[in-house]
This record gives sequence, C-alpha cells and structure tokens, in this order.
Amino acid sequence: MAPRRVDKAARREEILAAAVRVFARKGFAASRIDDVAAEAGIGKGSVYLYFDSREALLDAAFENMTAAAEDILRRARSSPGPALDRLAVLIGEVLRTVSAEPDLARILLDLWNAGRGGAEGLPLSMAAVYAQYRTVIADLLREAGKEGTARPGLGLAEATVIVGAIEGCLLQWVIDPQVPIADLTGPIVAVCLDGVRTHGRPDRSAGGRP
Amino acid sequence: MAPRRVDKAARREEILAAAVRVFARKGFAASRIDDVAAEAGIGKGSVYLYFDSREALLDAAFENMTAAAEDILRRARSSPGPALDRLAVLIGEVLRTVSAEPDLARILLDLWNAGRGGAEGLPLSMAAVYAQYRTVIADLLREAGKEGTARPGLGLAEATVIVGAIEGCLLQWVIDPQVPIADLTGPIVAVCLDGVRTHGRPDRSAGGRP
Amino acid sequence: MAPRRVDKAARREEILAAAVRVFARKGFAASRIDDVAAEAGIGKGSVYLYFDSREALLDAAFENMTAAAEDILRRARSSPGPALDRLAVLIGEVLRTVSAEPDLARILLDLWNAGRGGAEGLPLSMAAVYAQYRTVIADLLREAGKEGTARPGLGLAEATVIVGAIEGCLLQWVIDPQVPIADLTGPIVAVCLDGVRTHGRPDRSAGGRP
Amino acid sequence: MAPRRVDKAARREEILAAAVRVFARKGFAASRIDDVAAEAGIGKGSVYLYFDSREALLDAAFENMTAAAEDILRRARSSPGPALDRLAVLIGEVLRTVSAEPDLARILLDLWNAGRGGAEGLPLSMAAVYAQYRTVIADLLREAGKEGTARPGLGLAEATVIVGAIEGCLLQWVIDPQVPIADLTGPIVAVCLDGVRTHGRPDRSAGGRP
DNA sequence: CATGAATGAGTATTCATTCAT
DNA sequence: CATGAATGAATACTCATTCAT
Repeated sequence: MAPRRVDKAARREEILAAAVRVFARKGFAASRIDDVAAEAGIGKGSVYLYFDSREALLDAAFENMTAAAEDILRRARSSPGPALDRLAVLIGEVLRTVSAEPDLARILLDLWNAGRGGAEGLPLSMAAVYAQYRTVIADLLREAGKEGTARPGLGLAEATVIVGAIEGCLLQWVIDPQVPIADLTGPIVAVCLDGVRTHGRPDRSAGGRP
Repeated sequence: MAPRRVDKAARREEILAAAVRVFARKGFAASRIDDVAAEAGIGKGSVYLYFDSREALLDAAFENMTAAAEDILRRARSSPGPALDRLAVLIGEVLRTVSAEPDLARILLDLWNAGRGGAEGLPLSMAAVYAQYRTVIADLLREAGKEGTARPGLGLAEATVIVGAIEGCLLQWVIDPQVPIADLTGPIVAVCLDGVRTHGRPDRSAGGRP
Repeated sequence: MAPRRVDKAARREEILAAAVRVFARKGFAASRIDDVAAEAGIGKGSVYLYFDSREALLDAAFENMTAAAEDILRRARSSPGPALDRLAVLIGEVLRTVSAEPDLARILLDLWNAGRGGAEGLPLSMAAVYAQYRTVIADLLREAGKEGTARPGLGLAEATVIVGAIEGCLLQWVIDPQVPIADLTGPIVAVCLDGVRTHGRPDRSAGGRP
Repeated sequence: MAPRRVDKAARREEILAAAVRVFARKGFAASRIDDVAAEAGIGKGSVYLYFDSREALLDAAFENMTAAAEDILRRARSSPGPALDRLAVLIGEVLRTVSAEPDLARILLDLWNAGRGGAEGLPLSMAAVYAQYRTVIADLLREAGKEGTARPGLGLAEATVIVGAIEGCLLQWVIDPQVPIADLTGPIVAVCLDGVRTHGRPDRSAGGRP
C-alpha cells in the first residue's frame, strides 16, 4: 500500500538506459542480461519485471530512436521556410541528436541488424522508418523544385542518396569512432545540395572530349 | 603430389560460398555450422578441415569483400582520366559489384557488426577499409580541385560524405531489398557531384552537348 | 484479544480454498503462488503470512482430505449394523464426498504424487491413509465373515481390491471427467460384494423380495 | 562413413531406460536432464540427440506402456475361450507385466498426471487408453452375459469398476511398495468375479428387514 | 497486517568444436 | 580425408521467498 520509492516508469527508463550503455559497449549479440542488470545495479530477475525479454530491451531502444527520428521528420515537414533550408536543418538535427546520445546511436548497427532471420513479431521495422525518411526528403526536394531552388525532376532516387549520405556518415562513425560525426553537417549539406563540381561556367568535365 | 580430384582451395571456396549464401539468408548470428555444412552438401566436421571456426567463415567473406573493394580503389587511383570521371566510375563499380553478388553484399550488416565487443585478434578491420576508401576519394577530390573541375578546398570531410552516400544507399538496400540499388549510380553521381540546387548560370554539367 | 474482523483461521481457509481451486484447474506443478494469491484476491506476500511455503498449501489440502477420509472410516468402524451394509455405506460416502467437492478431489493426483523423490520431512503420508483404509475394510470383511454374510477367510488382500475399486474409479474420473463418478456407487457395491458371475442357485441378494 | 558402434535405436532405448529408472526413483517433476544423462553414462547434450525435450522422454515411456497395454487388450479381445476366463487372464497379465517392470510401472503416477494444465500437443491421452480398456472389458462382460456365465445387463459401469480394481491396486502399490502387487491377481479375480458375499442360499444381507 | 518489488538459485536447451572410426 | 556422434560450456528465463514500506 505504501507507494514504492521509484515509480515503475522511471525504473524502466533506468534499466533501458543501462541496457543501451551495455549494448553500445559490447554490441547486442554479446550483451548478457546479467551485464545489463549489473550495469543497472539490480538483480538479474528484476530486469524481467520491466521487460519481457532481452529482445524487448532492443525493441524499446528502437522505439526511442524511432520516436526521435519521427519528431525530426515531422518538424521538417511542417515547419515554415524554404524546403532546402528545412532539409539542411533536418540534416543538422539528425547529426546533433546522434552526437548528443552516442550510446543510443552506437546500437544503430544492432537495430539495422534486427528483424532479419526468421519471423519476429514486429520485425523492428527499420525498413519502414527509412521509407518514411525517404518520402519526407523526396517531398522536400519536389517542393524545392517548385520553389525554383532545386533542379526539377528530383524525387525518391535523390532522396535515397541524401538519406544515404546522412546514414552512411553515421555508419562510418559507428564503425570508427574517429570519424568526426559532429562536424559533418556542413559537408553533407554542401555536397548534397551544391555538389562538388565547380559552377558558374559551363562545366563539361563529365562529358567526353570535344 | 598430383592434385586431388577436388583440390583443397576449390573445396574451400565452395564451402565459403555456401556459408555466404546461408549468412545472406539468415544473418550470421542465426547461421549454424550445420546450416553451412548442409548448404555445402558436406558433413559438419568437414567444415573444420577448411576453416578454423565459425568466425573464420565470416573473416573469409570479409577478405573477399575487401579484396574486391581494394581492386576498385586501386583502379580509381591508378587509371587515367579526369579525377571526377574516375570517381563516377568508382561509384558505378561499387554498385555494380554489389548488385552482381547480392549474397555477398547482404552480409555487409554482419561485417559492419563484426569485431565489436571484446578483444578479437584482428577485429575484421572494417574501419581500415573505410579509412582507405575515404582517403582515395579525398585524393580524387583534391586532384579534381587542381584540375579545376571541383571546388577547391575539398578533402576528407567531403570524401566521408561521398562514401556515406554510397554505403548509405547500400545500407538502405540491405535493410529493404525494395530499394533499387542497381539504379542509384546515376542519382549518386548527380547529387554528390552536382548537388540538387539550381545554380546562377545554366549548368550543363549533367547534360549532353549543346 | 477481540477477534479481528476476519480472523486468522477464516482467512487461512479462504486462501486454502483458493489454492485448491487453482491446483484443481492447472495441477500443482503448474500452479504459481501468484495464481493462488490472485484467486484469493490478496497480495502474493500475504500467502506467506498463513502458509510457510507453496508446498504447505498442498500439505494443508492433504490434511483436509485426510480428515474427511478418517471421518468416513471412523463411522464405518463404529456405526451399528451388518458389516457389509456399513461397507456399502462407506463406498457411497466416499463417492458422495468426492462428488460434492470435485476441486478437492481433482488434486488427488497431486496428493498421490507428493512425497516422492528426496527426503521430505513428513512426505504427505498417503501410504498411511491407504493402509488404514485397507485395515478398516479388512476388519469389516472379517466381521462379515463371522456374521456369515461374507465368505470366510477374507482379509487384507480383498480389502486392497475393494479400496482399489473405489480409488481406481476415482482415478479414472480424475483422468477423464466424463466418467460418471456419482453413478458408480451401485456398480461398485454390486461388483465387489456380489461379483459378476452367475451362481449355481438363484442369487437374489441384489434384488427385491420374491 | 564408418558405421557407429551402437546403432541409434539401441542407444535411444538405453537412454529411455535410464530415464525411466530416474523417473521411477525421483518422480518426473524432480528429475533433471542431468540425472538422466548421468544415469545413462553420457553427456547431457547427448540426450538431446535422441529426444527433443525432457517431456519427450515421458512421452516415450508412455508409448511403451501404452503398447504393452494394447497388446494385452488385443489378446483379451481375440483369444478363444470363455469371456470370463479371458478377463481373468487379462487381469493376470496386467499385474504380471507391471511386476516385471516395476520401474516403468512406478512412473504411472507421472503418466496419470501428464497432459493436464495447458494445451500440450498430444496430451498423453491416458484418458483414451482407459476408455479403450473399459470398452474391452465391457464387451467381455456382455459376452459372458450371453454365455450365461455372468449376470445379464452388465456393461460400462461394471467395467469401470473392474478397471478401477486393477488400476486401484496398482495405485496403492505405486504409493506404497509394500503392497504385494504380484499376489493380487487371485483376490481381484475372486472379488470382482465372485464378490465377497456368501452364495448358495438366498442372501438377503443387503436388503431391508423382513 | 498487507503488499508487491526485488532477488538469485535453479534448469532446459543450444551449438561450436572435437575426435574416434 | 570425411564424418557425425558426443560433449559441456554458456545463457535466457522462471518463480518461490523475502522484506522494506
């Protein structure tokens, strides 16, 4: 009858945070429930009071990540301003979010990996997240096309490339923490929005010889 | 001294190919030695005549992939022609190689994931591969800068973005086979080299001859 | 000193009844303390205020069952009338008691099973109950022998058969609730007392008056 | 390629026999897979080469027992001779079989207990075995009725009692090994076939007073 | 008295690896 | 060389019991 000291939701978050730290350190596959419990400073059995299974911890981390991603996408879709500016903001936000919670980000590899091999209940639909991601950016590109700030005719293919640039930078950073993820917003925007080629004069570099 | 009917190296390759098919189908974590043996049509114990451990199979797949990557990088570095053209060729070759061997490519996730958590001997230095990858592209960008075909001042950061665009597209395809990886060479080249923005003066770089 | 609203003994009985319902439903092995607490509408920890352990709940159910059995046996021993009549009454009472409390009866399997494997303190001496059961019936048979209503020379062996017939019918009913336990008093009496064979002379024992 | 020393079927039987010994000694619930492996003199994992699960060991024991029971029933049904003689033989065979393999018999309690609590695949249909058992005996009784050796009108109810007498004796012996199961064939036949009452004179002991 | 959160001992099962044939 | 039976270390998960509130 006496109220518990720590409320269930808070304790759940503590455990999840501990799990994320462990997963980030050793990878999901090599993380034992005991590791998570020890990191959280509780008994092994207590983890199961808050999560149904080891897998459920990864699912919960996925939910957190997805929620953050959807926030960013929602903002990109609904905020005012020129489309390309909003795209640049989106890129910056993704990188800033990730830099702010490196542990959460470092389990990206495990999230990417999840949902393969067999019929999971909800296969951690990373595919769905990325599909939405591409759709939003494709819409921004088309909008920018109408505004005259982007080349016309851009669509899903180019959105895939931009998503790829963002997530591919994250990938490199996850594999190799030396990669300065926090400093890449500018370069991504510069490369994807402006390309690397010189402009101003007709540029025939990609063509054959005259 | 006469070569056995099936020589050791060939048998090894057969087993490795079987392993790659299995890994591609179920993921490395869910792949059992029995699965590999069955796929190769041999006894379970025989796998160990050619590979030291389950992990060694993944290592070997990594070597294959690395070898292919180094070929492509070597060619980009040493072939003649304008730097940006060679970059475009590189991008095309990566995507073509990957599309040609989807099984090998689909274990990318496992390769990215490998070598984390614990002190492995040589932890599948994916980081080294990508570092080299970035270096080669950064060199191409600097060279293009000198040629006047690329903006000056480009370097590692922009190379990271381009590597990201390529690998990020692969990532999306690995997660979701619907992504039309074979059709993305053009968009990657277009976006990374020319950007998506309209430019002050008519920019004909992507087009044919006037 | 004034009795609590719900006195301890009554609460204990409530919990025991709940436990018996749960055991009857799922079997002792599959019954969790939480199930019992939920069935009793109390907190899990409270069960331990009234019972020392999960096992103690089964012990208590055993005591209840034993008490009922001993009542019946006592009555058979001490009530007046011809021995075989008292035996017929005993059979009827066992079956009626069991039919009246199907839940208590359905845990018979668990009671029979209890006390095996390892050195329990007092291993639920079902063996003792049945030994007493046999003794009482053997005495009745000997008494009937002296009365001239039963064949002479009957004893423990025949008592074992009669106990077997009774408990064997219960067994069949416990295994298969379709067995009409309530209707078996007559047949048990008829078979055990009169046998199934025809006899040389008209045997009217089971019939009415000529 | 070299043939294994012990063929799979024989090894399977060895393990099953070991399991039956262990189950007989400690009961199924208290028997650990390690106990079975130790009793069989093999490694724990090897048990799983021959049986899918701990439960499967009990299932296999059940099959053995069922097969023996069906043999006996088949013989009782199809052998020649007066029905009641065949019934007496049946009773003798059940008791002899059980006495011959006390370990197998002593797990009867676990078999009776199995298949409760939850939806098992094939719930160890002990109920079906007993139903068949009753049917066969009821048929014998009806046949004996036609032969004039048994009272007419006997049927399922009386068969239930006879099955009860047999299995109830086994039950008592399982609970208390002191019960001389091997010596009970005679008494069961005597009691069930001839009853305990005196015959020859009109016996009114069960009736009211004149 | 009552509670239910916390605990950790206990176990079935899996699977990489070995090695006798 | 090839095999697959045997092994046992490793691990997720359960649940009776305790105890702080």
